[in-house]
Amino acid sequence: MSPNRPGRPRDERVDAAILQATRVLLAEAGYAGLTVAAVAARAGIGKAAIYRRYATKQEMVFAATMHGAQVPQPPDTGSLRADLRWLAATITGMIGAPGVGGVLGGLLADMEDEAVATAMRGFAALERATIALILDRATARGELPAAPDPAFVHAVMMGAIFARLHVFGEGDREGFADDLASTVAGGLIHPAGGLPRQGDGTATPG
Amino acid sequence: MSPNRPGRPRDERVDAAILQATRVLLAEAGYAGLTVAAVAARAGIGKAAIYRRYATKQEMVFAATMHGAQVPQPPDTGSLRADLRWLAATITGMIGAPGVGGVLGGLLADMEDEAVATAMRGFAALERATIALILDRATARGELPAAPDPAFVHAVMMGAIFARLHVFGEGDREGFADDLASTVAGGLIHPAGGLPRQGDGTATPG
Amino acid sequence: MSPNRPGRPRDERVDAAILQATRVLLAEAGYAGLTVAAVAARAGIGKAAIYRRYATKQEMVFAATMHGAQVPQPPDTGSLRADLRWLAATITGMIGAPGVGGVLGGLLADMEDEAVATAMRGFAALERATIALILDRATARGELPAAPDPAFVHAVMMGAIFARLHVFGEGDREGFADDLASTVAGGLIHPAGGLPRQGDGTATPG
Amino acid sequence: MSPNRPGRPRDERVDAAILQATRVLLAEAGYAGLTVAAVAARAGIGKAAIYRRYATKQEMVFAATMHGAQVPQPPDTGSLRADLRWLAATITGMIGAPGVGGVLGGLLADMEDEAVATAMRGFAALERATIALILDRATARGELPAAPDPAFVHAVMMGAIFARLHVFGEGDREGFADDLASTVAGGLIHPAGGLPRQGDGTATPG
DNA sequence: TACTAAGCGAGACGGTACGTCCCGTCTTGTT
DNA sequence: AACAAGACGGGACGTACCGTCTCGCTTAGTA
Repeated sequence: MSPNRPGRPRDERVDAAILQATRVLLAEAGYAGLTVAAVAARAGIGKAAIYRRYATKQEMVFAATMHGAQVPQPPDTGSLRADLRWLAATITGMIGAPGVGGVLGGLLADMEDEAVATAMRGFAALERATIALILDRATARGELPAAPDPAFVHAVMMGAIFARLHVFGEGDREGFADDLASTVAGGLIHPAGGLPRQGDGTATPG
Repeated sequence: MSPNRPGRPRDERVDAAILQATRVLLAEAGYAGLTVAAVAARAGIGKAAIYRRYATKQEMVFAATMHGAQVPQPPDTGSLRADLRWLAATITGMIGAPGVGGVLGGLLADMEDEAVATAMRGFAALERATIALILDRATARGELPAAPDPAFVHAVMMGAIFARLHVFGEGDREGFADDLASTVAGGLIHPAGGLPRQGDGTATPG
Repeated sequence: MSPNRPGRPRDERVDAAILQATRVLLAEAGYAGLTVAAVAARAGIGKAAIYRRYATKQEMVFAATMHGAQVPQPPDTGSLRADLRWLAATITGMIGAPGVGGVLGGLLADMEDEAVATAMRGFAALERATIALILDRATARGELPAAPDPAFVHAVMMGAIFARLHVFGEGDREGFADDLASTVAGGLIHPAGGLPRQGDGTATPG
Repeated sequence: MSPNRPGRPRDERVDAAILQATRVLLAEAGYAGLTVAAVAARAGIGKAAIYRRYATKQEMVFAATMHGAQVPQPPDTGSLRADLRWLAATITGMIGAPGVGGVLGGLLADMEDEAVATAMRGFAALERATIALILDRATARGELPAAPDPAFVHAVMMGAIFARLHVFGEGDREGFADDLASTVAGGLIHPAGGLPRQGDGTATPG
């Protein structure tokens, strides 16, 4: 931690080699087929160098796949629907790669590890900030009477994409992102029977 | 398979004991803590009896948690929103139990096993029939000009619920199902910018 | 047991098929590679038909390899040495086949099974009667002052042959039987330092 | 192998613990009742530590019971008969313990494993050197005209003892070693009908 | 220049689960 | 009641992986 602590400093090439080897092997063998020993061998390092950095295999995988995956700033397209369209494409780009389903699944299975769960939540918060920005813009623009809960929109957008790609194993059908953006935007603007807004319980007339 | 094949027939009580013990131990120890040997011990049977039925631990878990989980008939509530509200509650009831996230995640991680993937898809088809019924009713009722793709609605509904509960680890917030039903129903009825219908590429005016 | 007991009588072809299949598979796979299921399959019968006849796999193997192996009458060659030479050749013929070492070893390893041990002893008694006959003849002939303990001679003759062939894995060297017969006969006739006779403790002067 | 190969070196205490635990459990449960898992548990180590050293259970047992069992130097008693008497007692001490029959039998049954067979032969060579020494002394002493084949004497001595104790299951009768030494010594000195010497085919007159 | 502290590759360690195999018994329907 | 077929409870096998722990060596900063 401290920059000048005694002893030999960590070798940054080792850090990079671990993450790189993890990604390569995830692509080759999938999450279930990934072993720490194989990562070490592929990276040309010892297992101890991995465990000095990550407490568990899951943390290593998380670091290699999620960590630092930053959400880009959304372009202000001028409409909620187009903004959500961009968001859908962005999320698809992040979690759409084959193998990601297995990785996320594996992390999910081990999410009883509180460490992994916390990291996952931290990553979610990043995406939410972006979503909040999109929703605030739409509200300012007058498309929405009040900003809905970003967590709700996040769950719908990301969940739908994840389910289609990785749960049902269906490819990225042309137009899915369009449909999703149109439906969610439409539903937020015209909720059937009223959609309670964040922080208030009143219904919004359709 | 055939009713009168030679030899001692499978003992149905063994089938039941395996599934029951699997469910109990999943609840007790979670997916990661589940052991085939423990299932056998709890069921009072031998490991061979399990492996005679399921090739891997994953298939056993799938059978115990997914297989035969039949989707009930949707009540005709008279409105798409209320039907989707019922659907959201039903899905939540099916996948909302704590631990299911780990199970689904574990299955996902092993979904490179084509067997598990196929079984998953088969299960999805069941839910889709129910969704198609709901959408057809809404169309007949005049709420929707044409029935949307059930697979799309399925992905949105199930994905949103799964993401909220198991990816983000947020509890079943009061009103989440309401919001989801309102938003999706509203979005299907009034898609922003037009929503292509199944089998045609034309946009429907909002 | 009783000739006219009720029910279907045992099928003698099954008895033969079991023993035959056991011998074939012993030759093919050795004792360690022998399984009851394989014997049943090869014999075209069910496992139960085997266990109806033999309580354990060991008993089956014993029956297939040892049982009924009757020791032929020794020709009266006129000299102890020649009689023992014949005995050595006979024993070699009985236990010399490749694979017999493994069978005997396996039986030995399971000889804590009292049943197998008893059967083994019963078989030994047969050989001993033959040896006793040879020794009695030599005594009557005047070659020996008194008949030595047949068990002793049995152990020496059979043990030497077994050790050479199966413990040390040396082939049936030409002349080994000659040497053995000459040495044992010579030693019985001229024991160094005196050899106590059966039933008396006195030494016989050389 | 090489003294300075990389990595953590084998722990010699683990080697010792394995062999010790194997011997203890062989005495307690016999060869058939011996389990690798039980050895590991008793030794307080993991199964992998055993399989890192021995490819199979049989190799482990061999190492624990045979390997390094060194034959002591024979005292020069002054007579072949007394030397063989000492040899008989020594062999009895080595293979006479109850349970050794099962062990040797089990090893024999698995001797199709070439590894075990080779190891067995290596062990035999040790004993033979001792026997060769005894026979050479007797030859030098003038008791024998020429040294017989040590392998022959080895087979007779060891085979007789093994057969008596473990094949026929007879205890170590008082005097058996005496009889054996007297007979073999007498037979070597006065072979009936001539005993071909090592390397020549001529008969020695009695 | 030496000393100290930590990092490094390599791989052994205790532990645990896997999926396979076999034993000896039991349960079908058939002969 | 014996038969062929094969499922059953039980349990050992040998493999694989996890996360920890030594080895001997290297690489900095400190004295």
